[in-house]
Amino acid sequence: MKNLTIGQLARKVQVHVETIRYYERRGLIPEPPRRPSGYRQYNQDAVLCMHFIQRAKELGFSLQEITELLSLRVDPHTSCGEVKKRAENKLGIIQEKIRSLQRIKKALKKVSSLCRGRGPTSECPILEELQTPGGI
Amino acid sequence: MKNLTIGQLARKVQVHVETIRYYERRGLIPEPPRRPSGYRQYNQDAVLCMHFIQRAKELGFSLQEITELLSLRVDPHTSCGEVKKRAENKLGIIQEKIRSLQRIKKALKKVSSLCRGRGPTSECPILEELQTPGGI
DNA sequence: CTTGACTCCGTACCTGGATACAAGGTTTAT
DNA sequence: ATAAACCTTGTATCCAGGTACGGAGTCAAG
Repeated sequence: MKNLTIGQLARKVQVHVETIRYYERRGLIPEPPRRPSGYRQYNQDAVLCMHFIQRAKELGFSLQEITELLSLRVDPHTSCGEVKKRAENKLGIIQEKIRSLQRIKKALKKVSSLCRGRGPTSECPILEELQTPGGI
Repeated sequence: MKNLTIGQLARKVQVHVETIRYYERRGLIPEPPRRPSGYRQYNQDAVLCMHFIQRAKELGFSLQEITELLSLRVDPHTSCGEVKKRAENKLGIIQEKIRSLQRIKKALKKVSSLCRGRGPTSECPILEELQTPGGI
């Protein structure tokens, strides 16, 4: 496998060049070796690392959390159990988000059903409902 | 009903004073009359307006969208149908968000189930799974 | 009549996750 | 050899939705 410039890595994993440099600044990916000119040289590990970040982002982890997951991966003193714990913790958060959105959905359906969709806004039951205090 | 200072209104609707001034700057709430000293004087309409904003925020509307809903409310030329349309549109967006989170949940459950939670991180199947390209 | 709480305004700052740009150096293809 | 494409750094900007701060004026209670 040959080395990659930052632009080649960017195309390979479908992100902007600036994003890779941003991840480096944030400490998500290690500083790669440089060519004499100063150009960054990436290897296949960097590709895996970028995939890791992208997958974890898709799963709802923030860059901060991903940084922590990556440091777990590197540290030989932590165990698999810690990783699993974080995955399950995130699962709980996702489930809570789903429940919250479902409450919103229900409330939106309710306000929407109040209205026949005709008449002036001055008599719109949706708008009236929104004015009343007390939430979802 | 008596007039309220900005601080009294803030306490009544449970937001920070600065938030009210911010909403005024953003045009969500009208500029209230002032006392000779320059202090803002709010009435019950302002309370309703703040409730409206809070409810709509709970339902997933952005401040920009809330601004538009509020202007519909004031404009006598628009009809109820427009309001209903926006509510239904937002409902669709909420449903899409729920579906997306459910996909994430499924993927998280899958990676989590791969792992017994014991052993070193160097062999953690969650971390390995995250490294592989291809998404949710 | 003073003290403390409140309000005014303007501006700067915050989080997260990038994205844009400028001015210059390098590599590669023709 | 020269132009296009690429890379370097640093800094600024964006989005949303606020939050913080400073210096000055105001209000109500004791």
